[in-house]
Amino acid sequence: MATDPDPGTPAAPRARERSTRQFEAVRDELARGDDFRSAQDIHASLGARGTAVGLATVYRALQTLADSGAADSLRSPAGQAVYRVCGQVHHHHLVCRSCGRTVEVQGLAVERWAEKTAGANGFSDVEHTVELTGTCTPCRTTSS
Amino acid sequence: MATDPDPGTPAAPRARERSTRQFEAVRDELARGDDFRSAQDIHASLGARGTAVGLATVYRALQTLADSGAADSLRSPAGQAVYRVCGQVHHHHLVCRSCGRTVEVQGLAVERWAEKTAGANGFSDVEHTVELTGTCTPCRTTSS
DNA sequence: TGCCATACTGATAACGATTCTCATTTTCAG
DNA sequence: CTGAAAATGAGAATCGTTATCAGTATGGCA
Repeated sequence: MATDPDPGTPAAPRARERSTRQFEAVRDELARGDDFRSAQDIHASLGARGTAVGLATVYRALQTLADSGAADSLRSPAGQAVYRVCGQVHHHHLVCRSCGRTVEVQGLAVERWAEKTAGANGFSDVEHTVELTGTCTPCRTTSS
Repeated sequence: MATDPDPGTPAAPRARERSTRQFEAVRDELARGDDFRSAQDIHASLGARGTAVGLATVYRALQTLADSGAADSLRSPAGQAVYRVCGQVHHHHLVCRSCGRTVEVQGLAVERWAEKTAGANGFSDVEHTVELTGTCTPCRTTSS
């Protein structure tokens, strides 16, 4: 092997250095709506719009976006990764388990709790992930 | 094709009618811990324990359990479906991003916030997932 | 402006998780 | 005990996602 020339930045393969039509296309398509969309979906929409972009490239672009914080990603109950453009404001998601409708929520309470709890256990530089899942009003009345 | 003889119950294949060693084994294995576990994991544990159960059967049992409300299920960030017996003491995890050390934490504050936030948005039957990631004291002093 | 190293793309193979198929085994009512 | 039907399990089939790798295009530089 004798791998690892390791110039000093061991694990940072995620930094776009050139701008391309394809990457912009994916970014734009994602920004076109504010809902969570799957890679396959984006790929299809792009194709339908005439701006064909390879599926692999869509996956890469989406990952890069999520990685740089420009997009949020999570797993749909069906098991697909879904992405959405993300505002700068830190927030969490409240997702309907039935229709998938998503609401952005914020909570000073959680933020504080996270800080406090972590600190109390000797942890620093805390990040947190919070997912709320429930049934929204329309779905509740419909299905029962 | 002339398909669909349709005897009258088109979509209700989810009702266990006979009890079997395999189903019990899966149920027990899941109950043995109170964490979320993947089907593959359960299958492996079962095998290691000498109580071999087919992978397909594990998947079926887990689905049936989740379906009947005896288990909770969600998708891990890795994209796997994970299951947990319902009715355990609810807690969250504080994980060190460096050494992987995990601390179980509880927080009335989050629980309340989750309830309140969901309710305010018209959601009911709320579940929540919280993950805290940070750097623990030993790791902080070591690496810097 | 033209050249070149190399980042990016895209078709396709590889992969891992989950579901489906179907022959065989097991359960349970009579 | 017997038979019909449920349940199992090994392996094939799916499906979403990632890895490969040769070809293309971008941006720095002469």
